[in-house]
Amino acid sequence: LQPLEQLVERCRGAGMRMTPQRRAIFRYLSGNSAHPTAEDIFRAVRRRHPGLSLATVYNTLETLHQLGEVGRLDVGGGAERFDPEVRPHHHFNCRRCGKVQDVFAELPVPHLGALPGCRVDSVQVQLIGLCQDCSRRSASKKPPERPRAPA
Amino acid sequence: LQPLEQLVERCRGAGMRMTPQRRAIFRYLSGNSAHPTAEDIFRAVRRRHPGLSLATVYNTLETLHQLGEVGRLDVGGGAERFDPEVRPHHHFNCRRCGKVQDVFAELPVPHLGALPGCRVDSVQVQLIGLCQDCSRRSASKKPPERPRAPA
DNA sequence: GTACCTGCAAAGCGTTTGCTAATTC
DNA sequence: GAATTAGCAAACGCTTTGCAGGTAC
Repeated sequence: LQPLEQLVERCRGAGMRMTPQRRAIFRYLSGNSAHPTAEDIFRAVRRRHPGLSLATVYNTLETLHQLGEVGRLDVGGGAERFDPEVRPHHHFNCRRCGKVQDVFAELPVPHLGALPGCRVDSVQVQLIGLCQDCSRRSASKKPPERPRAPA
Repeated sequence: LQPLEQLVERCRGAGMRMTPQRRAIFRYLSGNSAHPTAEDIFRAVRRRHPGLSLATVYNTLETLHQLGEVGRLDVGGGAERFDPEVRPHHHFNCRRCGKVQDVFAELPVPHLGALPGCRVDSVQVQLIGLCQDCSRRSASKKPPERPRAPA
């Protein structure tokens, strides 16, 4: 996701109108590395825009995705997550608290000899484990901050 | 997934009962590398067991998963997929026809210096591109065999 | 003024659950 | 005979859609 100013320009250039709701969603996403779900965004933005509807959130996210300004991310647990970071990267998913972190480590593209005739466009890597907080907390057995859905 | 005989033994050993429905689901999964959804399994097995219900399919799959006999796989597109292949491997997902293939190529585990304090348990890699059939068919522009859900 | 957009509600899809009757052991 | 399991249906969570009125341009 670009900085707000440039993003607004880009959207206008793409023919879309700048409503307060969209601007608020843009602002919420900007620099947000928590990989929020549509529901997360909805709840947060609604605090300042009480009339906001979830459908608008989905619409806006879909548009931003088509513009290539946000990534969509499915780490299981039901809801899709949205990621303003569009540079190529991977994700670390904590299986205890459900938190998702960006991972910018370089990953060599796999040996493709195993896939004769296929054309590989992209590689998505998901690391699963315990995040810093949770692996530290393991000893004291405190409950998770945001438990991941059971499946 | 183990061969049928051993699997039945294993399940009995784990205290579960061997109903015809379960046996049929086992047989359908055995050696099935198409990564079927619960619905796929349901439709196929119901042909021989007309009374079968979708809930039973989910129950059986959940049990098999807990026994470590099938993997669960979420490549987007809505439905979860089930994979009788439990050896460590990765997946290639065709973005045109939605087909999912197993990839046994060795993939180097990413450099974990970028995640200080985290404990990484497993790595899931998903390759996205065009499968053999679809990249061959690209020229002739035939419709996809099983279009992937739009998101 | 016009096209796009919002909000609402309802539908859609995949999945889970509660209950009763049937079955496996 | 006892406890697990199947089937059914209804509920659930996330997402999409149809249509009204409202709003940015």
